[in-house]
Amino acid sequence: MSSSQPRDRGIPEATVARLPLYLRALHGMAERGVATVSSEDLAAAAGVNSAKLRKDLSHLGSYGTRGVGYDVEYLVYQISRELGLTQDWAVAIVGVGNLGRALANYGGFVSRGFRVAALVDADPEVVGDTIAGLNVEHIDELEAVIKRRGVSIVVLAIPAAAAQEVCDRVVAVGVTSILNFAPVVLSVPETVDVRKVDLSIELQILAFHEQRKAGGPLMAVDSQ
Amino acid sequence: MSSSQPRDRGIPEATVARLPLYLRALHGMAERGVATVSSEDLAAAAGVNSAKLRKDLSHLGSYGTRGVGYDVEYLVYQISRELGLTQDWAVAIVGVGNLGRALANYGGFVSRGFRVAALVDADPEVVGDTIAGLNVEHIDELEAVIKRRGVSIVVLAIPAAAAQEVCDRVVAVGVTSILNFAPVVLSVPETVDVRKVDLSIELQILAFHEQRKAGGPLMAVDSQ
DNA sequence: AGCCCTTTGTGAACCGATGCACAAAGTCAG
DNA sequence: CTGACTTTGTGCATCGGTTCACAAAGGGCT
Repeated sequence: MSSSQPRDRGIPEATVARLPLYLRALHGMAERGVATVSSEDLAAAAGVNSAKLRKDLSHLGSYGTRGVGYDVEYLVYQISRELGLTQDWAVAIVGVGNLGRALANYGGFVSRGFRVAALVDADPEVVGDTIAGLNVEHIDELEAVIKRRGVSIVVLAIPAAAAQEVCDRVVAVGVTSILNFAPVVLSVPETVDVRKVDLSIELQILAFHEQRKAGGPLMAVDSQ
Repeated sequence: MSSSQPRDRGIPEATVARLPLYLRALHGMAERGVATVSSEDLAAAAGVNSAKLRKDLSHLGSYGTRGVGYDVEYLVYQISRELGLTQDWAVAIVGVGNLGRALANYGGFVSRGFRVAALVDADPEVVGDTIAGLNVEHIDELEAVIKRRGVSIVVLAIPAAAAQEVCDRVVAVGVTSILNFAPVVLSVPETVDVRKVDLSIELQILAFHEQRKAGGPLMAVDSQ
């Protein structure tokens, strides 16, 4: 391996979004004791086509062996490192309604280098409760908690009306990565990354396609 | 406008994915009594740029007025119709853990033409409970419930290990739209639409970018 | 009615992502 | 050591989506 790989710079966004998928498939294989996997098989397990998978992996470097495939363990490590999962990320969840609880208990985080380091809520009724082994703290303590625990990623699982205000507060104390479940467009400085998950949007997209299948208003004959 | 609009056929997937966003912004405006909105303002409210918004809307038809903008009510109706939200969709949620409960209680569904028509779970402990006004039914009743309630969209909020089996069963009784929260790639006939939401994937993508900002392993100097 | 101003709708250039198809690189058997 | 076989990594064509920039369309003022 030469000293100047084109490795790091400019991994396409579309590729980044798929790496976690590959990682998941690889973890499954590692557990089942698979040592080596071809692009064909891994692609199938991840639900993509093999050319795409190979191109994606080629952006990280040349980690396969022609004629053989990829070493599962090694690839897990490389992808993890690329995604930054070899370090430990402290996550704070703001809002411990049903969604916040679901997230706090979600095993998929811990196993990927994410550590739920704090739970925060505004409701005095739940402040002080223990959820998933963590004490729920009051929203007034938000800034202090983030600093004290070294939180770098904040998850917003709160009502839309409160989201922008909380967002502003966490940005003000230096958080630059936010996962937003509230159905609002957050306005943030461009140095801050916001990813959003809107549960109802996914359903609406399904409804659109379902309507087509069922024969929409004009019952378009679908050639496909 | 002639009798053959290019309206229905071939709305780009990327556009479909944004329509719910516009719809949300428009609902907010309607509530605040705004009668008319320009592409510039609506785009800002939805968090996209105005050229994209205009092109998206142009795929549905010519619903704006030059020099004025779009009538909010009318546009709400047109987008709703296009997405199929003018009809009532019966949704079944399988799995009433924290996530399932969060979904069952989520107000964003009801207000968009979705009706949670059934809750199903395998745990005898929760079967029979009432959640969000609905009786939780046993997974053995899955097929019967789907038929009886006319369910056309199924949400899977169950552990990964159970997902494929439940998926096969709902597909077998004719469901063709599935929203999957389990971290597995479901295999389905190509007539079935599956959308997936993986909470940990979003965090991993954030971690990737966060790592860059913080200065990754090689502290690449980002020109941007 | 005529003119000016605003804003839409869209042609065209651009950009990134996808998929094909194959040469390069490696393994393994004999 | 050689040759057949497998599978990666990638150049290239293609496609879908984004953005620019402007002509066309309408409103409203005088």
